[in-house]
Amino acid sequence: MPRASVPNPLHHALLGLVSRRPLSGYEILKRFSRSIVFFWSAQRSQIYAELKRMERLGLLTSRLAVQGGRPTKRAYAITPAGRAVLRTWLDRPTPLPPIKDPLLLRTFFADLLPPERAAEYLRDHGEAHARLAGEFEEISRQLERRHGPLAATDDRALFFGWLVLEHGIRYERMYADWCRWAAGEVKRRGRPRGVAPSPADFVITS
Amino acid sequence: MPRASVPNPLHHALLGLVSRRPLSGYEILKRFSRSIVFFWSAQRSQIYAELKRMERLGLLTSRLAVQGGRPTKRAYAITPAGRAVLRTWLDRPTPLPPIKDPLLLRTFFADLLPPERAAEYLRDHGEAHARLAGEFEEISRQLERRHGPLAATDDRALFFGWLVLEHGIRYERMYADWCRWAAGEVKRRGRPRGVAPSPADFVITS
DNA sequence: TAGCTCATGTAAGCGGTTACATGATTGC
DNA sequence: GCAATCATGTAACCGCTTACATGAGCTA
Repeated sequence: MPRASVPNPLHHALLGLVSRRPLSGYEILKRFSRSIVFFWSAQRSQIYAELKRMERLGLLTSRLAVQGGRPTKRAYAITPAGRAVLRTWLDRPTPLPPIKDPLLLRTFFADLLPPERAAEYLRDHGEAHARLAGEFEEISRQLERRHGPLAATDDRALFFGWLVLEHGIRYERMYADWCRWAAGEVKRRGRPRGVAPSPADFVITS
Repeated sequence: MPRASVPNPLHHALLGLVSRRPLSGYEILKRFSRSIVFFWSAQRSQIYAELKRMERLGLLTSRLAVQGGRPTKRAYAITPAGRAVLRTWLDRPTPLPPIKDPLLLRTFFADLLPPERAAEYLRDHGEAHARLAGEFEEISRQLERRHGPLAATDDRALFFGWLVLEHGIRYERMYADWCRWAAGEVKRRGRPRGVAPSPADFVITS
């Protein structure tokens, strides 16, 4: 059995999914794009490639499952080594996520743009986040209709999924609120007036 | 002059900084790590490497600035081509950021962990975010003390920096609140009881 | 017969991290 | 003398995206 080496973060997501029950790449893909993708983005091609790699590393095993009337699929199952990697990762502290937010970067340099333009894209962006918040809220309502109050559900996976979904709702609401607020501030302030600015020494922190 | 080709996202951050006034790699680094790094993470080595590349691409020019008593530094200035790239980017719509949050991924699979352990790391993580929120609030207070009410400042770069800083405060507060809330829900729910769960078909969305 | 869902991959290349590597000056 | 600050890079590697590539079966 090959040594597990250093697993990459996507490994954890895939191990977690497959640990629940054996899945084909396509089934993983569907589940992934309905839940995990909202907090851990990845492309289809990467998922297929990593599944292969994880099998080489001994984290997964696969067998071809011939189906009547449908294309043959490759079903992956977690190995003891894979389960060990998953457990170890779950038990170790998590680093704060490095943030890469193009809208904030753009806003930081929005002094190079007419204020109306900045206010406009902030408003637009806020609407996109508000829509997302609405979608997440709708999903949450659907789940409650189907499973009852999620805070007390017996399904532990569903319970933790609900916690993460709630994060999504709060995040999107916060972002939408900020966009509206920022657009308002930009509009209120209006066009530059008075003395010339001194951008030379500007930094956020002292 | 070489064609500008497709600029990578870090280019925009560096162009934005250098557009204010010519800066050496080291000066860029300091400014970057005091402001931009909070919403666009990057390593020192990448910054030096990209500056070189951007000069090859014709976005920046540099000259060696000999200083008395200090190491010679290389001062970068933006070129007209660089300014054009920056303007174009500022004027185009921004995509929603792909999210990669290891804590949410971990929480999604926290059903594989004892509930006490999950509650514990959620609490810890919440404290880290609360600390960050506090630091950002302190920076905001310092800026207001030095420059007066930021909503009305004449310095446009400072104004937009303040908007982005406010996003950081709201984000960290939201995250800290969610962690506390989630830790509470996990504790309240306690150890698994009753019927076995059915994780096989679990997905967040229908 | 056209479009959808099911089903699985490869290749090139880039954006980014980690580790390695060096050296001058200032202040305690 | 030692640590901190100032100052600048290179090399290896990997995680990930984008684009390319294929094909079966089901339904309107």
